[in-house]
Amino acid sequence: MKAAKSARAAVETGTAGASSRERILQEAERVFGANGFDGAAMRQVAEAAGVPVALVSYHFGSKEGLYRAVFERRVPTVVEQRLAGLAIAMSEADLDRRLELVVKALVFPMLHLRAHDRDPSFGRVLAHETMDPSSEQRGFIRDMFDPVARAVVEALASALPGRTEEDIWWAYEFMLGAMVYVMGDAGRIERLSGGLCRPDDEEGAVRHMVAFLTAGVRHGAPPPATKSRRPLKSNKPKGGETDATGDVSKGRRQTEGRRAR
Amino acid sequence: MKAAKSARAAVETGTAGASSRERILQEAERVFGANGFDGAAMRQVAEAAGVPVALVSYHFGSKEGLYRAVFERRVPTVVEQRLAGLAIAMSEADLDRRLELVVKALVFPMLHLRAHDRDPSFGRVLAHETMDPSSEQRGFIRDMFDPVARAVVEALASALPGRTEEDIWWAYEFMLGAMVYVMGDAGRIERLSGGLCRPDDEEGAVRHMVAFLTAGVRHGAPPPATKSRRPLKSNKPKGGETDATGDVSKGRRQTEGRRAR
DNA sequence: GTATCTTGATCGTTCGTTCAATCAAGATTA
DNA sequence: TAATCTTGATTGAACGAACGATCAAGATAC
Repeated sequence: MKAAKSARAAVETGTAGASSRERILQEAERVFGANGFDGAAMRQVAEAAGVPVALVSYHFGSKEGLYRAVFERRVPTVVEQRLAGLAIAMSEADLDRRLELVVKALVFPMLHLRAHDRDPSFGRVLAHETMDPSSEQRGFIRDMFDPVARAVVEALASALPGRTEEDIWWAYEFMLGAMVYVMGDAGRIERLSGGLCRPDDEEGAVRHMVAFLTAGVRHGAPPPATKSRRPLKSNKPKGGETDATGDVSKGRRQTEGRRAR
Repeated sequence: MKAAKSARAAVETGTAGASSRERILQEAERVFGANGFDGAAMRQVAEAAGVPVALVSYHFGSKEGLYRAVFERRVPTVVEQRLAGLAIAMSEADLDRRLELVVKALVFPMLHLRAHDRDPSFGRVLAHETMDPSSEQRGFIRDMFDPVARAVVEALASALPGRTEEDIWWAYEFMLGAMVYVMGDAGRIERLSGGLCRPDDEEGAVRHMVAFLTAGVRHGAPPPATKSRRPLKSNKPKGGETDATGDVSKGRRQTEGRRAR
């Protein structure tokens, strides 16, 4: 056997047996999912996998290399399933049914992943990375998901003739947001709903999400833009106490290099 | 003047003039927004505010104290505006119009904040914290937003008699996800849509989001649950290459303490 | 004069990474 | 068959850098 003494921790987490590299990957997914990229420590991953830290660097080069490997292990499957679902949807002539199939092709592979995996860690990794501003500079999401995103939007547009491209893109963003939020959930949904909504219940999550998102994009055509629209409620801050909208400088540089790592 | 030499960086970022404490808070919001809690360094905040690191600890006690202060400066305004919007909505007898007002009461204060602030940093802070699994253990989101969340769901239910509580909660989660995603966006939406969708365009974002989410909850009643539902697409992994669903141990402990900080 | 704010320096810790040495097997040679 | 070489995997130890936190001394305000 390759890793003789191997992992005390890995035994507890059920990742024994596998090769060191695979064991590191599995534990990395869990640690990144629980703490995010910056909050995770390579020593944490190594200890969980029952290997010395140096072995992690040996296999994956760097922390970012390990992070990337976690994505490359999961994403292709999701993308393939989405594309397959889109192909099926496009072969549907009835546009109403096609629309629902497109939405399902978008959300199903993700929720299926969350529900059927060892644990929901990768969903959290993905959600974390999606909401991380430095995600754009790493480019994982862009490189891996942008193509299928465009394909989804095209499919949505085909099922909704007459709707503007802007409408479709907005709708896509809302769909993505809802999905990512559920994927990354760490218990808030279940706590708030008193156990009524469980993100790990694949059937229920898919059923509700597909229905909601399909209805949103189908019946959610926004009213035309108005140049001067009366504000619907007063925005004047009531108490000066917590208000801090100095609004000193409007044009502010968007990005700031994160600290050296 | 209090801070005599003061900030070279603060001048660039337009936060001069203000008191040291306020300047630290403003820069903290920006740094946390750009890097997340773990990715941000107190030295980074201090340098940007033009003060020594020790002064940050003096004013806010710890890094988490500073983080909390960033939330406490912004959240109450949003919560108050939401509650005010909900009150207005509940006074509307027409349930269709009430529903739209409730949705608007939920999303408007947030998008308004993003669009009218110095920069969209707080939205990113919020999105990051929302998607951070350790968020639950910090409890900011829970303590600050749970009450108003329940109020929103009650208002939604009042406008949708006959719908199950489960439906409403799911819909609420999808709304929240869509909103958080747009709030935390770091440019992906605009890039993907080719500039068609700009999260900073408050009017457009609110108009599209309210329309989509209102339609989603109104017309998105899911079909009844079926015990045995034929799968709509094959889930068998095609290539074993990237597949790694060992599925060794199902019951896995959900949480793992993050490393000491 | 007292209290609050501000400063520079420094503490102990943990981080990601690096390095030379060791081990386990095959493949190659005699 | 026995000895040698080769290659990739693994290990423990250590490096320099950056981290959050702390403290005593100084400056400022009232």
